[in-house]
Amino acid sequence: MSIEFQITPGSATPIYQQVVDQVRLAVAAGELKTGDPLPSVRTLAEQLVLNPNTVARAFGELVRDGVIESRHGQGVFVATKRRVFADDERDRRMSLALDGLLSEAAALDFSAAEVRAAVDRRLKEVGLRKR
Amino acid sequence: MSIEFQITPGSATPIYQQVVDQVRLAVAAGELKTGDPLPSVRTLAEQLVLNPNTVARAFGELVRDGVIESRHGQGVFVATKRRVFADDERDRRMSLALDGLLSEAAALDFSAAEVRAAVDRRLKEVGLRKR
Amino acid sequence: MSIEFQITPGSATPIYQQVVDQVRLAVAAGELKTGDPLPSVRTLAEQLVLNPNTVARAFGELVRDGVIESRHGQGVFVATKRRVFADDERDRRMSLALDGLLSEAAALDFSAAEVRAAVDRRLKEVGLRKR
Amino acid sequence: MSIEFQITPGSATPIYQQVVDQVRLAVAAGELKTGDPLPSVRTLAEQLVLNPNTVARAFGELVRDGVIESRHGQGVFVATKRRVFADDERDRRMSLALDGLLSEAAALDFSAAEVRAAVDRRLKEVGLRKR
DNA sequence: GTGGTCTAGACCACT
DNA sequence: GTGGTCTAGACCACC
Repeated sequence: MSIEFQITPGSATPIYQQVVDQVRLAVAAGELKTGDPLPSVRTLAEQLVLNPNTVARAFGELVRDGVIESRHGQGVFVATKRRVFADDERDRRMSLALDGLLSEAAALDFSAAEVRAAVDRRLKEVGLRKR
Repeated sequence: MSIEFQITPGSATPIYQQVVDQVRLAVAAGELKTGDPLPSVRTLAEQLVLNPNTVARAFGELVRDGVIESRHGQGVFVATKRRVFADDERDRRMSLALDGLLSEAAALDFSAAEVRAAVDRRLKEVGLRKR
Repeated sequence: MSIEFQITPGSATPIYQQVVDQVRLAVAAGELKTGDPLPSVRTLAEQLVLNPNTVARAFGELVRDGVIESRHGQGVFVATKRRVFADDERDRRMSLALDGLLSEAAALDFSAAEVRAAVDRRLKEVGLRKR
Repeated sequence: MSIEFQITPGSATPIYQQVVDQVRLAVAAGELKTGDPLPSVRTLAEQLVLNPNTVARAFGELVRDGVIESRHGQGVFVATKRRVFADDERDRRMSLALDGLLSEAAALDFSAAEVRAAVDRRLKEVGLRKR
């Protein structure tokens, strides 16, 4: 299946990061499977009205994180899933991401219950790994 | 009405953050109403024996968040809009932040249960608003 | 101590990668220690006659790999060393890098003995971790 | 002499690259000598159960690099060897490639001994030119 | 056509 | 001043 991108310019989350996030979520949700092609850098840039460099940067980070593979002159494809980071680093990164979310939640005046509810709802939608 | 600041130097929360919090709380509690003037950066700095930069930083953050307005040549005032973000804007921003966390979690191969547990643990540590 | 960069433009190794390599080697060799500042993006760009974006990209990759930390508005500093990757990923990356070297060596018609000698010589110069 | 291909599908290294590498290494190791014939694109594709395009792509790259020659109506042969690069150019390129490996090794927290061992092991696997 | 690199120059936010 | 992001447009290599 393909993937529908939704970009919010001028947000606190940089555009390239929004692209990264949406690809990672689509892969996690099974909307994109190993070997599936992604739109080309230029196509996606045109579609989202972005500079190709911005899309290329997003794809570059995904490649470096082992989420996708790029075959020169051919295109970009979803890679086979692997565990990339050591346990310590994994915890550290999760903590950073978590603090980022909670900081934003506090700024938006979310209560703890609202945060839990939002996380639950979105988790059901994207359907991460079961165990 | 005016506002009484209570600053605790050497605390874990940075001083500028204490100022931000107290202004935000005073506005939320109705102690400061729309259009009320705040002390100028210089006078507040003198009053609290703080570096003017510290106060300026606090005010800057409040301006960025739409809590206060600075009117050129006049001073600083509580902003006209109370709820800074309309509900949809609030949801949109939370949604973006949430996807950032979940995409990181997916990349780190966290299960849904692990994410929930991590969120719960951190929520208990940081407190957040009760409801 | 500071660090002397040497850039070879028009090489097969991209310029930003050369910067990345030299920082990582300098850190490994102890020429750069935890907390040491690196030159600013703009300074280094001017010094090496590169576009600031190219330097920023190199620094960005080093940040993502946990080699350096950037403090907004303050500068870039050598991070505390940590083991970032899981064992599998560590082996995989080493294999890739190794095959890259040997492929280049084969293309340059190096014998096995020449490769070993070159590796030994350079290892002594940079002085990796002892054990 | 002929050559036995060993293809690992689903690996991080693309299949065509595996073919390229193995031909290059076989030539470097002397298993394939100047003038030796290679299997045709069609027969090799059948033998390895690959798409002919994949093999053609690999051969194309090898032709461009001057490792093999395709003689119209006859087949594909190991090219007559030539030293492509002057000695200093050779050293300069090798030095850059070497630094790439060692910087990656440093980032992965490999010790000098581990690097030597890894190089040795891989050198034995691939052979390379004897002297 | 594809991805990858680099330059130039702009704007933002933090110190 | 600092780093970070984005756009625009160029050039290269591979297919």
